[in-house]
Amino acid sequence: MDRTEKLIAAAERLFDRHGYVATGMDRLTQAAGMSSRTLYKHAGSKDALMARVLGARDRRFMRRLEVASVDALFAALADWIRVEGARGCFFLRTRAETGGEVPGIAEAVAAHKAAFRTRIHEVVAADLGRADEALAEQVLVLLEGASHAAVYRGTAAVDAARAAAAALVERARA
Amino acid sequence: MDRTEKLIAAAERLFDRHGYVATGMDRLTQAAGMSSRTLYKHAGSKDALMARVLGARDRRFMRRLEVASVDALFAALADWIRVEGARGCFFLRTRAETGGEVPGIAEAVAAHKAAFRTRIHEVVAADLGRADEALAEQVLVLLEGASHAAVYRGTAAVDAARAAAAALVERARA
DNA sequence: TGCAATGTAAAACGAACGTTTTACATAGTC
DNA sequence: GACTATGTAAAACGTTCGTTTTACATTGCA
Repeated sequence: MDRTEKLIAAAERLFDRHGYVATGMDRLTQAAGMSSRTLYKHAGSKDALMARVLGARDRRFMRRLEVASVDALFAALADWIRVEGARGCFFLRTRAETGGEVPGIAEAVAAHKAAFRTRIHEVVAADLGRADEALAEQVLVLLEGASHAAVYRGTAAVDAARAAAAALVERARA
Repeated sequence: MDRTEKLIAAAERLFDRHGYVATGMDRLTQAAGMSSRTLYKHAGSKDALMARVLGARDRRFMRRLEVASVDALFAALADWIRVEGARGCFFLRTRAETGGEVPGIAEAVAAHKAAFRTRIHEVVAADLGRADEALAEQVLVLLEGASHAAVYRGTAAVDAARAAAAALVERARA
């Protein structure tokens, strides 16, 4: 495992679990097992590190959404939450904490959400055999809702979203 | 307007718009138009102030959800977003920023979400003429999803959630 | 008139922050 | 065997934070 990869993995874990602002650089150096000098040589700054973390998480998350059906989207989310826990969307949380005012971070969040939306439209089209903008938007809302309701409702939120999506897909197919 | 009310209103605005950690006490004193000594006499601490803000927001938000139909829930959310903007659920954001580790804050968030869930179940039962746990959980996910998807999708997210809820209610009624 | 109560303005507190620098160690390369 | 790259450990930088304190003004009531 490369030094930079190790740093980014440790940073993602801490930022995700405790928040961006609440995570100090001393905790990062300790978790990454490197001196602050090395950390800054690799990452440049805390903001730049977070931008890289967002990029890494985007790739990791989007890889999970390479599926062919709407139902598999919710299965993928359930898996993700089972492994990562439910703390709400990391991208939206980060955007909120930085007020949308840190350039690299705001851009990474916007890019992720655009890719997320595109992927959902693709999956809906593949599942249905035709494009359905309205249904895709509903599936997006259900996925976003499941992510956030799971914070206090647990996996029941994902189950409910999954069942709702199944009903809406069935309806669109008829 | 009472001094404390003015303080809480100003604090809610700043915490909501810029985040809890990012909002310093100097900005709060300036926005509330009072000295830091008076602010601390009224609020006790920053954490306690946030707990009070959460209480005030809960009352304000829940008052809007005193409706009789599922569709009216989404109309109320659309109104709220039109006035307040879409930055994601203030309670979940605050909980995330404080890592769920600040007692007064974590409790206020949990209390709000419990009340929120109860209200949704009541409205679903009133609309349907009978209790429907599964539908209520789906409506909750749709409301939560609309709140968060609206951050980057705007009012289209609420429209989509509203249409999805209408379809699910119709289905439950048949 | 005098005494609490309540307020402001501003300095001061110690701690923590992101970041840089100093001083030194360890490898691998010409 | 000196040079360069790359690393650590730790002190130091200047700033900002939440909070407290000092010194003084205003007001309402006995």
